[in-house]
Amino acid sequence: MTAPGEAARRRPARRPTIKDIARRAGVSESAVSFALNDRPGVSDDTRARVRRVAEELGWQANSAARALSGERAGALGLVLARHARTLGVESFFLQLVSGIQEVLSARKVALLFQVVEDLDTECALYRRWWAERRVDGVLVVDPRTEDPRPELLATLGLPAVAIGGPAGPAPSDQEPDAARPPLLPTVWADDARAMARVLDHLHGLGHRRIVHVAGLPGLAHTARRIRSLRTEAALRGLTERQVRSVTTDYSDAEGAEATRRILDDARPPTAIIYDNDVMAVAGASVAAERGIPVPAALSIVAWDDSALCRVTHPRLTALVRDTPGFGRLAAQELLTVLDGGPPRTVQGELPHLEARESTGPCG
Amino acid sequence: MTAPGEAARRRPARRPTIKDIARRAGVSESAVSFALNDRPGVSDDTRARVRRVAEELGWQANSAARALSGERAGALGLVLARHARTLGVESFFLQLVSGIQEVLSARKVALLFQVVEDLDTECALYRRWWAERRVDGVLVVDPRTEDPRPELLATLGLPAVAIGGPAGPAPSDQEPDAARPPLLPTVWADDARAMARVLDHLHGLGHRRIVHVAGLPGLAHTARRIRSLRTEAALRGLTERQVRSVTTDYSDAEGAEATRRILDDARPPTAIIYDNDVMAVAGASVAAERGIPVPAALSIVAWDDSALCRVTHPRLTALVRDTPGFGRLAAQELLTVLDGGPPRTVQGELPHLEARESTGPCG
DNA sequence: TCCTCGTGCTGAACCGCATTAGTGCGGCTC
DNA sequence: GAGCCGCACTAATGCGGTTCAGCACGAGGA
Repeated sequence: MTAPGEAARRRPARRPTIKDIARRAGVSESAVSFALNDRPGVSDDTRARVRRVAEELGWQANSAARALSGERAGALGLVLARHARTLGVESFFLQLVSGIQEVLSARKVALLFQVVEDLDTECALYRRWWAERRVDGVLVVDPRTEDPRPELLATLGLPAVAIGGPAGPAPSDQEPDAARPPLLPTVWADDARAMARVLDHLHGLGHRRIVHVAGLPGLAHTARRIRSLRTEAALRGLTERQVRSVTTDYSDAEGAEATRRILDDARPPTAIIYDNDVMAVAGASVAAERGIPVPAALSIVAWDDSALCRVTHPRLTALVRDTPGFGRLAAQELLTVLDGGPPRTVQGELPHLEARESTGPCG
Repeated sequence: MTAPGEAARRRPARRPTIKDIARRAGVSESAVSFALNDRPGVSDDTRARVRRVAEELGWQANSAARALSGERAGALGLVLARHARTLGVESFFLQLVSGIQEVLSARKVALLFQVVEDLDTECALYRRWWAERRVDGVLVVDPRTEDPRPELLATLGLPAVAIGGPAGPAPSDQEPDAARPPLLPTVWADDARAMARVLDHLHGLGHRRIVHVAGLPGLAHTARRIRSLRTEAALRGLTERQVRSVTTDYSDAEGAEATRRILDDARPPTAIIYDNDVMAVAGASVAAERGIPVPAALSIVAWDDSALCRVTHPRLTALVRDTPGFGRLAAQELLTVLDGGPPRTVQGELPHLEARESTGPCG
């Protein structure tokens, strides 16, 4: 004698298989397979009947069986290599993931998401996933200037799409697919034009001394933004003494530290551009600490918007990107590649600058 | 004639199978299986030889094949049901996930992580994962007072562990496993004692009028914290007019809005406790807007620490939990259940209060 | 009328592993 | 020396799909 709850735990409902469907529909298992996969070989009548029975039984393909014969795991992978310290303060990744999944879940593709400590572990994970046939492809984030991943993925034959910029050596020119095609199909943002918008804004407000607090030096987009800043500054007649970049690890600690050093300068800048929201908030906090009024004496721009930028006082001017849209685009591209489509390099929507209270005329 | 890169894409390295190992080691496939799975049936000599060959070939079990015969998918699932609005500003989840994965990756178990819009979609996803045999079990977050999930998972026979508190109706007493055992094994935090610590701190500083800006009313831990606040307040001789809770959706917007209403009161409180970091920062920002000095005129406590609390000015006093540790604990429990262990309800480490500049003597 | 062809379906092989039922063999017992 | 047992291993089967070869049958063309 067992309680109903316990019984449920002991003898879970059996999952229906195509065999069950075949029996109930009075056809062979192959016919069922054809019917459910939209392949020719069955009449419309039979197809409809099989579909109905499958519906009734609540059948869903066993992903393992399908993976075993069909060579498709029905899953994609995403690895995030981050130190524990810089984890979780940025809104970027969850947003990205949510965009990715919008596309994937419509196609019943699962996402394996894993956070690891470093790049080596990330590579090891790709190898394991490949050997275990866990995933059909992966989305690669945080492309670097020196990046072992495109090479690795190519030799493994694991389809991949890079997010955020082409991995591999920085191209001499601004178009990533110009001279040397990127090793991985890529979904990227036009950082050059985005930077132009930021500079237009600041330059228009009269700012001439600007510092860019960038992120990790190894990342491809960091290099691209630094390069863009230099180019755009030159176009506006600003020298390298007036406009410069410093790099950090994206953490609030280094963002604050960099800000302190910058403000200690003999001739401190009148505007600072931060490469993420967390550092921008940290920087604003340092300014507040020192009694430097924002934006009267210092303007602040955050690259990437989030609730963070809106809860500080004053609210931060930010470069707004459609991050979920970015994720959708990337997922779409990877699925296209898996379906045999051409590996392409596509550009996400151009970010726009949301001017708030942290930027103002150069006092 | 194809370029080497293209060749690699066309003919990816073949993944070794136990058949390859068997051939090279000169034994049958079954012997290989025995050897690699630590089962009796092969001599130590053969076992070692097989292991060596497997190592050489870089063999890893095909997860699909193993799932198909072994009845184990080798993966767990975690679904996060959140509106896009409240997504990504909290550091809690990425930290939790990173803790979970520490345990899982050591056992070569993958994590399927999915963000969905609402509870119904979450339930549908469990059904699908179950039918597709994608996962061996799931971790359930955000337990609610009225929660359909324990029931659903029980009927599906999908093993699960709840994180953050027992799902299901609130127990009359503070111990969740007292009168009526929770439907799901649970890893939870002792919110009652944590709340006691917060009140100790505030009461000790002389605060008598305190408002608690809680999270979503449907969540089990929200109810628990509200109840705890009442209990602890009563123990200190505070009335319900002096100490009260209001609920929100955890977003910065509602956090700010609630703060405005609270401060508009005829007799506003001298201290506010926020149920997450984002709302605490938003609240601090509202205070700044109104020129209310923190902590001189208003003390602020954040339930859950993050970089956020450290980058504001003043830095926020926060209740610090070991969130990754919580994730590790939950993953461990679920694995134990999967291995046939008893479903238990365990408690995470007690959080401690990190006093910073946002709390001070009641002016 | 015979042959061909296309349609609609079935049977069987296969994917890579786990598992169970043998099998051969050496040693031990009586 | 016959019988038995345990060890180390092999052969066969199945998991739940997909896929391919083949088959029956009716229509259409020569």
